[in-house]
Amino acid sequence: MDFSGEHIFLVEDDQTLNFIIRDNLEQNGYKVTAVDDGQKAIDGFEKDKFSICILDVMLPKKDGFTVAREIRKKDDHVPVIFLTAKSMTEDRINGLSIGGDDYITKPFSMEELLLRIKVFLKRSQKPDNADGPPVVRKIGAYNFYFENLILEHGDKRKTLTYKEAELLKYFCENPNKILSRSEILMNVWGSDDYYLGRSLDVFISRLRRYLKDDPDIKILNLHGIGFRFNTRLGK
Amino acid sequence: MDFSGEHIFLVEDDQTLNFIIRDNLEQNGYKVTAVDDGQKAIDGFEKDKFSICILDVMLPKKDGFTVAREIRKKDDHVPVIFLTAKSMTEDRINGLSIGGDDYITKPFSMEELLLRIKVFLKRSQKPDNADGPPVVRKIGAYNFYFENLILEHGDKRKTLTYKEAELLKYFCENPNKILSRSEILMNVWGSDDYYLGRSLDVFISRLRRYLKDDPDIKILNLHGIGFRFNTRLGK
DNA sequence: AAGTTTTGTTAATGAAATGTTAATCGGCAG
DNA sequence: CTGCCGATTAACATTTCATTAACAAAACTT
Repeated sequence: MDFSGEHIFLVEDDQTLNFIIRDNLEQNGYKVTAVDDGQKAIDGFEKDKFSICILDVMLPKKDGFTVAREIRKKDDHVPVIFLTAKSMTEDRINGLSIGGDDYITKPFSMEELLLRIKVFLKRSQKPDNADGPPVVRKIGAYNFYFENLILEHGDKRKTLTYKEAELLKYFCENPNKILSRSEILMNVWGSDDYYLGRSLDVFISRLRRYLKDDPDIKILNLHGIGFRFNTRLGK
Repeated sequence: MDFSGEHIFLVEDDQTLNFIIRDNLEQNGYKVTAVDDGQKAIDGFEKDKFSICILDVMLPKKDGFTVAREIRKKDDHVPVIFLTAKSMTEDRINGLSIGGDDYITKPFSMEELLLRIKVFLKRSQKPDNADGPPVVRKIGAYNFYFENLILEHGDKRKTLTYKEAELLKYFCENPNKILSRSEILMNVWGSDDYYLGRSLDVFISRLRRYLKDDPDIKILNLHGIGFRFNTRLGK
């Protein structure tokens, strides 16, 4: 797979689940270090460098939050995804999503977790692809430099936010094809709920505004289904 | 993807019925988790991920509505089919159909329930057949791209709604063959009553309009029986 | 032929989805 | 701490679409 260098730290006490997740991650080309309790987690985190951590919240010895705090002491940046039980109260869950961390409720499908991981890793990639020549995507009369977050039309340039650019890139990769809302949300946001859906609408509205100078480019809505990015992409 | 991976959550307190439904669903390749009271339902829903829930309305401990509300708290998306007694007042039943849920009145045939489930699951599948080449159905002079909801004639393109496309697909799958009204309704709508029948007529009328440019295509009515989709389908 | 049921068609309805702009909230740089 | 930025959430407007209604036409019944 594409992220083949990435190293994932997994902390899950349920042996079966631990194995399944680990196996799946490895199938997908990640390097995985897996432990099964909070103390081993804290010790283990010292020994290596990880791109992302997946922590069960319920753990023997030290719970996931404690582990996370320890991890934060050593590394401010590494993203943490908590595995939470569905029964967790909402306010505790809310506490998680602040601080750049995220959570996923059990049970979840492996596909969900993989997408979530992908979205996180993408975010921590270098925003500019440093070395190579800048990649330009031609969208009708526009030039889109994803790495530089620039959308160019004639001599007018607009700097996009990271998420705007992510969404536009996703559309560029799937032109003239119906994308369901949930597909877009899972691939760009990493998860899917009602409010993220409304957020998507806000972004769509903004992209349409940015792209309105070329009448051939259309982000078409298919009611109750999703969107289709109608365009001719230059080579 | 076929339905073999789909996991159904069944909540029914009548032991016999519980068994019958469960058995039938399993015969049809679904994975089933079945419980027999409201409390077990709420607990059980936590532990797994389901594609669809079937809830008896009359349950010991907590009734079906309460269970449904709990389920909604954990998962916005999963479709719920209620099993209701015939004696229920209409307004309570009406309450069900809002919110994307559906109901089926007891007694019902297993066939009915299976169709209903199929229709629901179909809806939640990805609307695009992943990355393969788009499937084109040739209907006389038309090209019909179900996955993209496009009906094409020469250079004229019409974007269909999801249900229009569903119905047209069903006709394409059964060309030159008598289809009873109830057969169509059960397969496309998932249920069959007087008003849905009128709805079908509205859709038929619309499809005829869309297809009127090729005189060889006819949606023929057989009075009191159903319809026949007369056409030559291209390869 | 008159009456009845079924079907065809168009319009009205109402719920849900989407579009849009503004308010909010947290993170972060200064 | 303060002010800015960007994403989310809220609030409200608008659109879409399946259903229902309403009425016309056709097909059967008697």
